[in-house]
Amino acid sequence: VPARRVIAHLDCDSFYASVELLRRPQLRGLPVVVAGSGPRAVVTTASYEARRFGVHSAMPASQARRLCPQAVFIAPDFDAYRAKSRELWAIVAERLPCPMQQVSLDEAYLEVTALERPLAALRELVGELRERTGISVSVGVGPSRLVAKTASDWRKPACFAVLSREQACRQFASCSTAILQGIGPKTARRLAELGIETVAELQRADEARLVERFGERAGRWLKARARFEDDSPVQTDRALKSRSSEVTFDVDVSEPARLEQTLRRLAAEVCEGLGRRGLRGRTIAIKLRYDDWTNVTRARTIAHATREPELVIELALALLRAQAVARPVRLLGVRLASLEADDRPAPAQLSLLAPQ
DNA sequence: TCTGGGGTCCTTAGGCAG
DNA sequence: TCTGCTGCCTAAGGACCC
Repeated sequence: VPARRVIAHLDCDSFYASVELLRRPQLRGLPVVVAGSGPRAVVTTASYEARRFGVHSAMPASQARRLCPQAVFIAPDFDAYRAKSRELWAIVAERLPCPMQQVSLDEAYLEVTALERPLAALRELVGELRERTGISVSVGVGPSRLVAKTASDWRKPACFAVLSREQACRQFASCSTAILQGIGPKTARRLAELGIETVAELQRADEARLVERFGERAGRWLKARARFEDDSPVQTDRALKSRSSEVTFDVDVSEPARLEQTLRRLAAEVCEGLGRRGLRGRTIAIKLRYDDWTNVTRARTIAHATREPELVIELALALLRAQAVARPVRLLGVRLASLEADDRPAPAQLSLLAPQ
């Protein structure tokens, strides 16, 4: 690990909405909201015009409609977003010979430490991406993923922000602790209960007090976060850990037959997805969300990895039937984990032969 | 008028083996 | 033989991310 790293975070500006605008240029300048159409849909992405009305992602679509009735609502088309994403990151890989970790369709970290003039190369790359893909990208650069990530979010859209750790500490001192990646609403609220609202307050916080409240590991980690201390590496090849399918019903469901029918479909979808990737799983899990938003998961691990729909359906149904469904069900899901690649030999004999 | 779907990682707890 | 310690695995729940 080099003593000093240079890491860039590239973040596409309102990516899904931007892809839709490329297909429908006549909508440019209008508020655009990408969201499902059902009664329980949420906003996936809002264009910056729509954000001015207070619309943001993860907001119920019904609420977005009230805030901005004149917005153009578009149903998400993930095939299109995946295609555009592949195109864009292929250009990045082609132009910059450096380790890249794609973290979602629209975001990636680049380890640009070894490049000769990283900032110039990144600026050139952003221009080329805009020209060739029509997508605007925000860039943050810093000594860690955390600084780079925070910087890229700082003056979105179309920003290019370079910060040292110390500059980040000063720049975001008065911000809420929730701007730090990894600190979500729950943790921010628990910190606030300790009188810690801002990044600066967390920087100065008594570590013993944090450890007492959050545990050894998390306590130290929170303080390090506020000081923008982060040595996590840019990981280029991360294996898929699980695959799942879930559905929220438009109206809560109580009939067992309907739940079982849905479970069969979800299990088959998961198996198909694993088949496309040449994977099988040993752990079969189901997930239930009741009308009161309590979640229940039940899982079973079997001896040999599978993606046989018949077997997965049978095991998922057994888990569902063993769980007394007491309330109306809002969401049902199926997940396969403990994934193994197809070509991997069965390890049954190995455990007998290997010492220890 | 409430709150999607796809994931990852962490924590806790219990069983089990050395 | 009993007990403690440790490591590993599985299960369940929860926080967080885009």
